[in-house]
Amino acid sequence: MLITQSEALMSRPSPRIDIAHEALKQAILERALLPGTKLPEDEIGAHFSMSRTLVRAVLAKLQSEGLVDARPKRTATVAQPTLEEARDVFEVRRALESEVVRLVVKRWKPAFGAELEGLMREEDAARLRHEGHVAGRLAGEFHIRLAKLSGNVLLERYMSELVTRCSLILAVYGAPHVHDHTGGNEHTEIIAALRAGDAAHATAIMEAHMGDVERRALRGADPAGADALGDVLSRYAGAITARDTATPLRKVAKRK
Amino acid sequence: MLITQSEALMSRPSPRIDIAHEALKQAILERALLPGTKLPEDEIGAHFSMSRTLVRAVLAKLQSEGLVDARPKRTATVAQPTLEEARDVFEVRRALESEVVRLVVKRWKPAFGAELEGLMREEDAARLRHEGHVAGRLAGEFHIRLAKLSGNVLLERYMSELVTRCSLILAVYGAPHVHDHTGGNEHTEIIAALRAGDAAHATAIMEAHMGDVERRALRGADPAGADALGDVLSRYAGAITARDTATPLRKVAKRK
DNA sequence: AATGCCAAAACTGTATACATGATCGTCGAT
DNA sequence: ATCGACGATCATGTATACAGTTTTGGCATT
Repeated sequence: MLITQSEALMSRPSPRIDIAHEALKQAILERALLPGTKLPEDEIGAHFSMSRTLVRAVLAKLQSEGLVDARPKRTATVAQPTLEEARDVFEVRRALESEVVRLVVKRWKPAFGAELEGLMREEDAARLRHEGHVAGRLAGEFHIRLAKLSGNVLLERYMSELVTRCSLILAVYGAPHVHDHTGGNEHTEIIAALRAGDAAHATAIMEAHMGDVERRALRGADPAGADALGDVLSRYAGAITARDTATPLRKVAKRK
Repeated sequence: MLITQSEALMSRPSPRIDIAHEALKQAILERALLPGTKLPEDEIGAHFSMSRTLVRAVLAKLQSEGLVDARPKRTATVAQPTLEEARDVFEVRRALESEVVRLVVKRWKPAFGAELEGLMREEDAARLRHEGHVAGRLAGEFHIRLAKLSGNVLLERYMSELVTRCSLILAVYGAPHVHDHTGGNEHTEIIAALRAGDAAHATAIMEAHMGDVERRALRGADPAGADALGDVLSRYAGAITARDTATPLRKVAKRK
């Protein structure tokens, strides 16, 4: 249930590559590895006992997902999405979420409702246990599952990537305990709207939800009209903090 | 102008990798390499005088773009998109093209019109010269350029990938000379609609255009209600043709 | 104390080697 | 003549070596 079963079939995934990929992904999304942290191929390889060849493949994949920055001849680092990039991601996501809703309404079956509700309840349970990371992951799962119900495999793949990117943005810009909000789960309304079968209304609900998520994610970051300089400086501050923290991965590395 | 300048900045692109990537991409899209053709790492490496290490990176990239199929322990092949996959691609593309139009209308500047018209005229010129491949490429360029005008870098990236995938679909399912149609360029109407500034109308035009493109691309392929078997068989026919044609790449290889 | 410079250390870029698993043709049995 | 098993060949999976570039830390200079 933790592994993305979709990828297991396609792609060129030696299992070992997937393990490292998933582990790093988790670590980054849970902020165990802060943005800017260096990710040297040797060290990662040592941890997962694989050669640089494989590590390289892992990093390439993470880069294509936007989780790591990698410029030629330079050590890869955990990505630090720009505010602008963040807004771009949400913009695309909003568009595709709408499309998902339209398609799901069109092919709606009662079983869908049960499936989504089950997932939602898991999320709520995790939140009650104050397991923020788990709740966050499940919230993402919900949207990916919804995309799968659209019946469009490519759409599911894209949504999956977008959700991941959003999670990183949330980790970078969001308040520390974003996932611990009390009050009703917003996904309830989405399910209700889907059941109602009114496509226009359902997309409206989804757009509203996306608005909430984005607002929550970018809270604290300058609201709208910030100048480029302030943006740059604040990002550098983050980078320095992360960089000072230590030589890359060391915490994990020398756990002896 | 032939190189996608967007990728030059990001990613992890040793120039040599990009060269091979671009070459293979072109070859596949122009049907110089037919779907199903095997792409052994050794042979490709020999052609571009690079080691399998680099070839592997190239193939991985092509795979992520949907241009090659690569299953573990099996020689990679030129992709043969399913009809279902094809429809998925167009579905996602339609959704994102609409979003692009909305955004471009919102940030419209007169210079945009000139830029798009220039590109369009190049396309027409190529078509008059009966250079189908060039015209096709430029038609794709048009949509990518439009996406760039949206100001959303991620959206541009996605659109770029979707256009590529559509080109492959066109190459596989479309009639041999799809790009040689006479009569007005449909892109004219799009530009006009954008100039008018009416978002709703402009998206409607774009949707219509996408409908046309999809219809043109999937013409000949069973129109709607085909059973899976017929689908499979027709695809096998194509595959066998391609496979018989020769040992992989040979045409390109021994062009002496 | 701050600035620049240089050598050592740290990493990446790429090729190559070796092991293992697929593929294809041939040969024997039915 | 067809079908099925077996081995040679081909191609991939992964590790490792070596070359070249960037980064780092210290030392001399201002």
